[in-house]
Amino acid sequence: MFPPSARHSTGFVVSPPGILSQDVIARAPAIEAKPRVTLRDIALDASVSRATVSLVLRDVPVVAKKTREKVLRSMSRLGYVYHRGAASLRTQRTHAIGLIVTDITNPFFAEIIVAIEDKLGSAGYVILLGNTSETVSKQQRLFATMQEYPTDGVLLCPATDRSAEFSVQIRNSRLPIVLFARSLAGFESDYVGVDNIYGAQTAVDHLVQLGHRQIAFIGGAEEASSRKERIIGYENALRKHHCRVDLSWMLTSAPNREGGYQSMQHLLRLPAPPTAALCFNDMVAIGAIQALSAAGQNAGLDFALVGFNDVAEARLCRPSLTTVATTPGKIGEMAAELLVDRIARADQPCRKLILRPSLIVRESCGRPFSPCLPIASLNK
Amino acid sequence: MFPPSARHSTGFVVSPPGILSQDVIARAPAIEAKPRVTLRDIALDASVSRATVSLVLRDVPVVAKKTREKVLRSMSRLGYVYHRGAASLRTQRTHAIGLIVTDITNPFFAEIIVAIEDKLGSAGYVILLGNTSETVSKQQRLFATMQEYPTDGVLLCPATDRSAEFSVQIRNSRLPIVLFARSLAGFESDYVGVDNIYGAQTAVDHLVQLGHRQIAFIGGAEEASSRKERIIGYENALRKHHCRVDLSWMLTSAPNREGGYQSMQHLLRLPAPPTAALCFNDMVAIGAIQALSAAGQNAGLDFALVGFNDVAEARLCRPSLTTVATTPGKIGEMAAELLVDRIARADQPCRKLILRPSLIVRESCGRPFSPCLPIASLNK
DNA sequence: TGGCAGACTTAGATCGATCTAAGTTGTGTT
DNA sequence: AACACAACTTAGATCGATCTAAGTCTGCCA
Repeated sequence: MFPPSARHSTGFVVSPPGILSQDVIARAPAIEAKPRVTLRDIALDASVSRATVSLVLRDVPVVAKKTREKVLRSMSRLGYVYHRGAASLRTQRTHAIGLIVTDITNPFFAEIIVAIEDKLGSAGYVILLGNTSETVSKQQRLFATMQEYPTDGVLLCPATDRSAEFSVQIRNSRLPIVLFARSLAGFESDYVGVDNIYGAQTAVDHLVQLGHRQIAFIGGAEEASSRKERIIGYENALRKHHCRVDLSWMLTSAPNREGGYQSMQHLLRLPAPPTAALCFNDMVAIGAIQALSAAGQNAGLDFALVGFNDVAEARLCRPSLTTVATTPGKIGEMAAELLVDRIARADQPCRKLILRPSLIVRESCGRPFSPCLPIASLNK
Repeated sequence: MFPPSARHSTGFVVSPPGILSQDVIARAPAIEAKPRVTLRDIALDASVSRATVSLVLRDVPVVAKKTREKVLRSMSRLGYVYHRGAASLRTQRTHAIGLIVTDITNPFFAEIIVAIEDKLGSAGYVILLGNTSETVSKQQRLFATMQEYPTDGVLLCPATDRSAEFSVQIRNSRLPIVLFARSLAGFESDYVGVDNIYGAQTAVDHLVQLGHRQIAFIGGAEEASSRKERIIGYENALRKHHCRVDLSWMLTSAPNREGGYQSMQHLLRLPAPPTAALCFNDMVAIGAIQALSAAGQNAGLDFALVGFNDVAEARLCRPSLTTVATTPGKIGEMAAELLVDRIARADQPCRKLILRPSLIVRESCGRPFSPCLPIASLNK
């Protein structure tokens, strides 16, 4: 188990916790539920037709300059606010994009979300956010909502790499969909991901070079495609180096700190534990560091750990993490781009972008920490 | 400045970075742009009126059981998908909520977002997410979008505590608005926040008890209400303990790691630097730890640091952070609740919820690290 | 004086649901 | 047989925009 009382485990509380104070301000906010100003109101005010106002609104150049100005004056005088929803009904475009991730609190996804929000925001889209917490049922519910809404398209990181039911659901939806970070078996679509096999191989190569022969793989949900690919790369590398491939050293878990903590605990209880581990992601690795520390061991000295993604914390935890960098911002940006293209042209062929990750060596495998060394001189 | 090349600064790259591979799959996705199935289609198929279908859809109990079943059969046969957008136009309720935060990558906000998504999702709402990056112009743009959409209400953490222009904008919008974490001068609304004054006082009390007399306050944007309140608590406590109150020890910065790094660097360059600092938030504190470490000093030994919020990293960084815990999940949950109430009844008085934070003592002020001590025995 | 092109403008249908007010049944009562 | 009433059902207006196809107006030229 994770240490008791997850949030406050390794500290003690000095002042009494969470007392709630509540002020109720007597004064209610002003309530004049003025009805909305619509095109009809503007039209009446400017003595033109609704159609003309609509033309002005959309900057269609056929409107005479004088009319245009008259309408604009009316709009600002009456305080007109465009109603996208009404327009969407007619145009069949909502300019809303669904974004479904598995865990917002994972900085890997947080960075992806920021990149997507930036890119899509400046393209005039708005983001409907959903968090699945890695559960397929919530994923189905969220997708259904986004389909009903409706959104113009969905960016999705699937919780599982195969689900016949869900595949049928999204295929039938006929919504433009771009998958990212993880793929979905039997569903052909645009995709942005990482060369996980290569990344995992590189990590294992590094561990072997440092002398490790007993190397575990810890964390991540079994059904995540990214994990499967990383396992392949991991096993490939182990075989290449004639290391032991042991199923009991490949542990699944929640892809977060808690999962890493539990997995590491499990490894340490084995009769003959491994000496190193490749972790599904950085959060798992950070959990593993904690478990080692709770067991009186030190990551980097007694046990070597490699993470995945290179989130900001990887640089900041102690020991800092050697990790496979996957540039989440780039993933988000490219995914957004693919979706915008797909929406523009539904019939174009699917594109799959695979970004190549790179290993960042820090402290967690025992290499001495050397912040000031010039990077170039250390590259091989 | 932050260390060069923010992402890869303290490690070195072993494999060549980010090569892009791209596959273009020749096979295009099936393109049968079937027109949407609407109530009219169902009505025709089941030989009833559109009105009846609508009644079935909304589970209005007046419909005869037989009719109801006939309609439901037609719906599933034709693969009907509800169109919220169309319904919204008529009902004037979109069941979409705008959520505007200043920085998604700050775990404090990530945790708030998750809590809000949970709470609102189960209440049948969908979330439109916006990230302001602490800029007022983006905040204005986002708010305008959410107003146009339109959303049923907005949850907002304002980038600045006063902006006449923005206040007018949101007041005129007549949208239900709940502020959280930071308030906005001259704008009366529901609010969920933290007793920042109390929190900062507690933190300074703690530092003074440990023997510190020269205490700085670092990080955060000058205009954030939360920072202003923390500064008040900080100054109050300094005066109470007859410590020096020095404006040059109150530094503003971006409320993130980089801001903390820069601020700490600045402090260390002063002729007579302070010996401790209260940080605007945990991210700033973590940046400060890095700056100390880059200067060859150790947080907790050479310099005492207190953070704010108690995000997950606070427990995990080295040294782990003594910090003022503000329960972000609770803030999000309460904010969501207030907004739902406000939407239900626009005329009720405004409520302001102030959560009381609590100090969590860990390593960053020099107290020895003791993970296994029972919490109860150490409370005062 | 009539015709015609070019420059605008607009009536009315439309998107897909909801909602009101009125309509149609069928049953039981007198 | 007439009537009240409950139990359903429905036509048509409506929400606020867009879009099509047809209109008006002006000026110019034959």
